[in-house]
Amino acid sequence: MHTTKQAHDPADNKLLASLPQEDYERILPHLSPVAFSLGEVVYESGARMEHIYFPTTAIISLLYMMENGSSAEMGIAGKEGLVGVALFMGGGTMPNRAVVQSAGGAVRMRASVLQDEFAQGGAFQRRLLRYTQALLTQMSQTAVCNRLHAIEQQLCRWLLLSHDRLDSDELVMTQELIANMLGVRREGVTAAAGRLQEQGLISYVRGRIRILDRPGLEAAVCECYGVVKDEYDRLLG
Amino acid sequence: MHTTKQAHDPADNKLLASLPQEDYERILPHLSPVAFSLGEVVYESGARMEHIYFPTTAIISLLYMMENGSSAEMGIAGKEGLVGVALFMGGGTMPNRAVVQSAGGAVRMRASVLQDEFAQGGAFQRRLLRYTQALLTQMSQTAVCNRLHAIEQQLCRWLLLSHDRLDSDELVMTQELIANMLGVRREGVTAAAGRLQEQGLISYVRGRIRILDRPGLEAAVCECYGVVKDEYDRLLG
DNA sequence: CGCCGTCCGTGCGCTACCACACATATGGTA
DNA sequence: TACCATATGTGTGGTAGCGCACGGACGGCG
Repeated sequence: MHTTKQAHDPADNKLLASLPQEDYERILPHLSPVAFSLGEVVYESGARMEHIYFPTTAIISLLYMMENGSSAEMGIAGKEGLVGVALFMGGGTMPNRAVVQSAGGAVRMRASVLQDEFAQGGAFQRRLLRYTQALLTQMSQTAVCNRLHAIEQQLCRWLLLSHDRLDSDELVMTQELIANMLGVRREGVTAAAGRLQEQGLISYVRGRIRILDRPGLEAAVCECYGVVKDEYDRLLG
Repeated sequence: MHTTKQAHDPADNKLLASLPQEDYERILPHLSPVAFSLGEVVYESGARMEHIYFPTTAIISLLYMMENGSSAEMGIAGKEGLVGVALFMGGGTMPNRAVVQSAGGAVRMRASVLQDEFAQGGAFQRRLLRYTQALLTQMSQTAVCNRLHAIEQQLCRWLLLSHDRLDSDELVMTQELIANMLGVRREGVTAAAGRLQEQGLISYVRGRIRILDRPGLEAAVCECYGVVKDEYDRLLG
């Protein structure tokens, strides 16, 4: 991880950008840019965090790692939100790992500064809590989706959630990694992705997936995507 | 739902009981007792809530209802916590339904009073936020468990989570209802419960399940139960 | 006592997904 | 250009859970 000058404007993070001018300007001096590369671990399960991260162009996955080595994604955060809710919720740690799913930038704030700001109880606190509620919905809907829906629908959900957090139509992501996120076999992803490609919804070669027909994907996805999207829009929009 | 005098002491709710004397006494006059019967809906998906509920002996399930009528549980709350995080998290509503899974009592507080108390930022606020983080872990672990574990293990998890929230070894619950909670077929529950009964871990007849060998259940459950339990103990203990 | 609604057990065929094995294709690098 | 690591495609066989159908058993109630 590098702290670099050429990283992005904090206002590229929508949660920060939605703050009233006064709050934004007070917080700004406490934000420092960070560049994340693909696969980097932002925080480890159970580890105390020094910073809260507000992605600008990066996408971060929240993964649970099973004792036997398999894994599953429980949530995803990008420019709409933040990584590190445990810092203001009071627990300090979470029993999962945060991994960079799409390389890019973020800005970060020291834990102690965050906690002081949170304790002020103003607009910033309200944004952080509303975001956490949105995350709660995302995680619970992931639970439902894992129980009731087929891999192909879940892949659509995952592609759309990622696409929402990118400015590009191209995702740099192998089927192997997607399988780890979805908690399924790589072959299962191959099969589902093949069907989506046949239908002309996506195309892919060697770790580069292109979204060709977003409305088509939205027609193929299960209701879970809409529930989560609507709740994010309602709470943060 | 009845508001009744013979319901339980607010201190039977462990979250309230853990408050400093001063806070507890300030809050006490704003709590009124409520009795819940099995199957009662505490709040409906998307509905604005008037009260936050602190169960004393009741157990409440948080369920997502699919468009096609099937359902799955995303979380469970009992005397260790509360129902209605959306009231202080800022969203006001949640896209799920809260249903009484085990009849019993609770105390409730008006939303406006709760919000005033929360804004004070003291011990009560800290307890509410830490509980919400614990709920976050429960929901995310449910997502993982739904993806990766067999019905039998999930049934063990569900039985243990319920048992933790009861003072009795007997659960009043049909296999049909458990199937709705776990998001599986009733026959699947019959098969799994039959195996647990053969092993002498539980016994059941017509909607009454008795926990016979709790250590045995703990040996049969997946790691998800332990992760959630430990996190509740850490955050609320 | 006899009836009936509720709850639980079981069988059958089916599908989705798994585990493992291996073939093929691609793109970077020597 | 040849090579090689990585990414994707495919086949075989096994299993968990599904949908459906029906049988049996318990227990409350007239």
